[in-house]
Amino acid sequence: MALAPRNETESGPRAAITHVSIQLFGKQGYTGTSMRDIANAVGLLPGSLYAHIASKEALLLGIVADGIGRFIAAVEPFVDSSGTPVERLRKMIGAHLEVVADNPERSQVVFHQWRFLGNDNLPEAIERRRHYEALFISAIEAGVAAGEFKPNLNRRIVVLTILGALNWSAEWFSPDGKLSAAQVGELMADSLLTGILA
Amino acid sequence: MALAPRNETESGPRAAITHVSIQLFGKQGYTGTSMRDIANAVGLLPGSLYAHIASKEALLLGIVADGIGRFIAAVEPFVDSSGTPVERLRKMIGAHLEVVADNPERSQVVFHQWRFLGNDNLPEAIERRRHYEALFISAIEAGVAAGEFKPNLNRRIVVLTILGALNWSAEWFSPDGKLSAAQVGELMADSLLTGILA
DNA sequence: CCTACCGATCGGTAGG
DNA sequence: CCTACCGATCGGTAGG
Repeated sequence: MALAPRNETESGPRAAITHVSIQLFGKQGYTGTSMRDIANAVGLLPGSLYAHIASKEALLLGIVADGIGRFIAAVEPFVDSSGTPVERLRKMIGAHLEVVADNPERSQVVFHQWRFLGNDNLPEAIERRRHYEALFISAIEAGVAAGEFKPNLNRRIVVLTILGALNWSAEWFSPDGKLSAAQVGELMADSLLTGILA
Repeated sequence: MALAPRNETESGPRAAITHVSIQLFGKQGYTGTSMRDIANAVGLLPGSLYAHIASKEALLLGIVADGIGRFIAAVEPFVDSSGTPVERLRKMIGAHLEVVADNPERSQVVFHQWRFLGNDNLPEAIERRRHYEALFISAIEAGVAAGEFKPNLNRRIVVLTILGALNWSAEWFSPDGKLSAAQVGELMADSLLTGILA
């Protein structure tokens, strides 16, 4: 029997542990969160956590791997979708921002806590991040080739500029704010694509 | 006698402790760095550190406060300098990136480790960060008022987009790379001001 | 700046 | 999932 697929509404102790760990790792960092913090938040005694998870690092790995997977799953379909390069990049930006906004704390873990993975898991996490960046580089190159983007763009710098702007939103996006993720996505896509000059 | 001004080339045990702490806090995070890590890196026994510093948090406070001060000192002079709003914003972007590139690890501490300051020091750090953002909001408003920037920009989102792109450079900028901080600054300013559309 | 040490907390486990 | 506990490590200190 295959592993059951995980989804957002999964319940049970394992899901509860993951849920509170995302919040705590996101706010306090991995090294700033103790297993006792997690146990208290989920209503267990510290040792009882190990009936559900193998280790603190396995918990981090699950969150990071799943998180990277969400970004890839949301954005990758648009790389080769129909539409012009501009339209496709706009959709990629919007999709990325939706994933960030869906859970800013989880996004913070994906962006900043992967460093604490051990040698067994770090290389794959880095490789998947690199793959993700390559999706955007590919999108930029398609736009340059089509003549829609400036011909002399430094692809790497452009992608890091775009992803930096998008990723920083995990610091400030509020699900209770005036602007929805979609609205913020459009505003940021406008700025990044057309600039701010009149 | 006033406190001696600190500068980059200051020597002595206190400066050595600060220097290695910046590197360790930047790479491993504040909570992921022990006083024993710092002591080993600087060649002292753990307890000996307290002949030079009051506490781990005082060490963090010194790094964060000095770091924010560097950004303000580098950027603030350009807010009301001569030149058009576009020229001024370009200089602010360049100055910010120079500070990041001068010491990416220190910048990471300023961007991400301030959260671990206690209630005595956290409010001022937050206020100084807010003040810094306000410099950029002011610069955007000046450009809109002068008709150089798009009239309907969401100032807050634009500033967060710009600062996000700039701050992310602490993740990837290498002093040994092909591009200097000034070159990266120009490329990013181009992207942010004029966009990527042909 | 070292010697020697403090109480508290860490991630994790055996046995039930 | 609890009881009871392990050795290791934590930030920090008294006394010199």
